[in-house]
Amino acid sequence: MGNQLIIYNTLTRTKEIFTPLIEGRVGLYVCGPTVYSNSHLGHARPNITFDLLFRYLTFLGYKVRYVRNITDVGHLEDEVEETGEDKISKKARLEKVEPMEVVQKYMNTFHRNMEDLNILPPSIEPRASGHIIEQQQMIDSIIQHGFAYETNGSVYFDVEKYNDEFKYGKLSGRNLDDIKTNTRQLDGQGEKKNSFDFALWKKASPEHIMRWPSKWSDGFPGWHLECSAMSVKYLGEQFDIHGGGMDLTFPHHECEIAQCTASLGKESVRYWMHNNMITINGQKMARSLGNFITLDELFSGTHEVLEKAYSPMTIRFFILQAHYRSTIDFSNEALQASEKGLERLLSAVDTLDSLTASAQSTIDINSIKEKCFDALNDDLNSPIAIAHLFDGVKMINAVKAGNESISKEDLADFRTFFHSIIFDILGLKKEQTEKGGGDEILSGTIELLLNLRMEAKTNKDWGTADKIRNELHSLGIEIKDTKEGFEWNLKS
RNA sequence: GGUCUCUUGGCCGAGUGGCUAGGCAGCGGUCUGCAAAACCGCGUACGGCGGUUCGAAUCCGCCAGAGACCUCCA
Repeated sequence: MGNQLIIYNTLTRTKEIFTPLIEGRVGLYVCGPTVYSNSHLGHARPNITFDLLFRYLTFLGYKVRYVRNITDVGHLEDEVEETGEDKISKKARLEKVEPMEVVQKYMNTFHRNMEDLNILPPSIEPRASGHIIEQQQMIDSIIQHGFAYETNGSVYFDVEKYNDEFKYGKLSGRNLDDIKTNTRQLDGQGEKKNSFDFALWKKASPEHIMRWPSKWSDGFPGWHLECSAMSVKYLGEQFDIHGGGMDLTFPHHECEIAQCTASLGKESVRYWMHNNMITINGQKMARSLGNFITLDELFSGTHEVLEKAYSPMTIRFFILQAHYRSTIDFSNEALQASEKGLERLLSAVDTLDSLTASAQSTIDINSIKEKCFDALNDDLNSPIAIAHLFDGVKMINAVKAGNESISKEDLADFRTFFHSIIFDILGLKKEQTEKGGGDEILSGTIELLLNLRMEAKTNKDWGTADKIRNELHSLGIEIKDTKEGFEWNLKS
């Protein structure tokens, strides 16, 4: 144990040793956002989780093809009601712009937010609207195999028929009989045989803006279809890992399995991975509860539940401090704890870089390295890995204080290890400080005052020295006295 | 109503039969003219009640509480 990556597979509900389909290569598909509004805190979780996976697999030497889609058509406000409007169309109608303007605007925001969080771009980022042909081909195939039917220009997946041959509900652990008795029966389902059938193609109503021609009607594809069509196109009929939020398990991922199985005769995905959800002060994040925080609001502190702004790296570190399959609760207190912890970790990296070697080591570097990688191998247990990094921080500080020593070889090794795990794998980075910020006059003035304070200190004029310190502090300038002199920062 | 999950010290969060993470806060100390910052040290927790066991936070049962999905959600 320890040197093999183990992944929890939602499909089997067990941890399994990860073995790729093709040696040395990994195909990874993750459900991306529907770009009809600003990216929110909820988007941070899966993207950071699977960014960690992507980075770690890459670190392990795999050649990874990471596909993450953009949903820019087909995601309805209400899948059950046939009057359900496409989310993007609706936004376009309300804002009186083209649907693709909506898509572009929020996709840009999403990309900017992801970059802020130091999330690597995927290898391929396909858009649903660019794969209408592929989706239509998949519908054809599903119809040919007898698992879909057409009504009034729309095509629906025949869940009951599929369930007779394959089992519908295996991923989410439910069976069709339960679904039958528990699904709300709604009026106006005339087109579907059963309420639990889902749309593969929807005929567009006259006022619907986003539409494409097809043999069935002028219309648009169903939401679940895009992921099936695009994952198969870019990763093959079978591929290694499919990820996404737990809330997508049913119905979205269940429907993906049904679609792929119905058209290909076999399941496509070998390992299903699901990240858990985020709560805020113990409550689910929802627009209706007023605790729906966008990433921009989080980074700028402009939301009433936030006491201050939290940097993207604080958010990233906070999310990595919990295991991806646990729920995680956001609160000001918890975020500020992470903020300080991260500072401590990153300053230890600087300390490590400045250490000088001794003839011999009195500390055990290898046990920390092993424990960190064991943790990551155990279903990406980043919180445990981070805990061991803090043990490393203690060692680093002890060496600096002269209580321990480190050999030249160990020091080089430790530096490499710390840099790769913190920066390459966990994807943390040092934030550029606001200091200066192009304002030469301000920084010059501050430096002048602080130099005057140094002179006052030299003359033991404590009154003047303290006055300068206190006045600057009340203006939001943090001053740290050091052996050599001083350091300062603008407090954010 | 159905299916499932969770309940850990002041806060956040790992662990999951004995070796009892980590961060933040708190307390004590080092440093400092004083402070701040930094660093070092300290803290024995697992909802309640039963049961299994030499031994349970960890397994089983019941009770209480919280949440998720079943409808769009990451």
